[in-house]
Amino acid sequence: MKIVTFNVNGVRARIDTLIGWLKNTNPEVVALQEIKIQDTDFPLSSFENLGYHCYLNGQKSFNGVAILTKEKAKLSRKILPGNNEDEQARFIEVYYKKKRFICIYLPNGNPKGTEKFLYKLEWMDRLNDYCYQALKSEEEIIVLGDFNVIPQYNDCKYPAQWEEDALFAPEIRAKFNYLLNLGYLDAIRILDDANSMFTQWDYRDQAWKENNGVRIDHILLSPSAADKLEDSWIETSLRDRNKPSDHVPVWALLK
DNA sequence: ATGACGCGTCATACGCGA
Repeated sequence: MKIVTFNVNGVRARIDTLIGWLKNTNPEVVALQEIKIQDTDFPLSSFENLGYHCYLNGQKSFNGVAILTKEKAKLSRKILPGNNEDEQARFIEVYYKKKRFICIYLPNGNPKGTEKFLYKLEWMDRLNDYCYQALKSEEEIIVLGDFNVIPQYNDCKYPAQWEEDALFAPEIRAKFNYLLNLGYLDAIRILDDANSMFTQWDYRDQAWKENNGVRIDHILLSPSAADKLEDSWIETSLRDRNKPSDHVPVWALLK
């Protein structure tokens, strides 16, 4: 089963790229982030014409996540438990072929020392609780999306540039590591622990040209899902297209 | 010197992203 996560930075702005890319690559499960659109305006038919079932948690202007599946899935939730006041569309979960897919768009959190940073901390605590509880089921769980976390020094080109950033803050990385310590496997890092492999390059300052990127889009696998991992890769070439997202797709092949 | 970030919005400046 070929699965992928992709922060598209606006589904309307990326629609032509997305359709061509899906035709070429034919993933079975697609997790999208930052669709930046409300459900009623989502270009549903474009994806249905390719044979996808669409499960949406959209929002006007900002955020918004979706999961597309080749066969029908079961939508299980759109709300990350723990905060009834949270109205940002950053979470969607479906069951598909006995696997549980959790698509997230984790808050950015910048700048540090603000409500945004506190919101990120709180959101990560809720995610960690949720992923801890989920493990007890021994299901095959795939948590994938834009985590807005640079896990290690070699997940960015210039660590010194990120020292004060919410993507690399020690307390943020610690909360990400909590998931790894629970037994979730970083599907990309496990296959290559040495090289820098980035998933996002800023539009500004020639970041792509200079390969000044960060690895912040992740696929985490519960132990039983990790047993099924056959391959993983980052589709860097998409960053070279016309009108690219600032992120690129991250893939995993599961039995 | 060149060209200088992109998306969405009750736009034509601004919030937001990373």
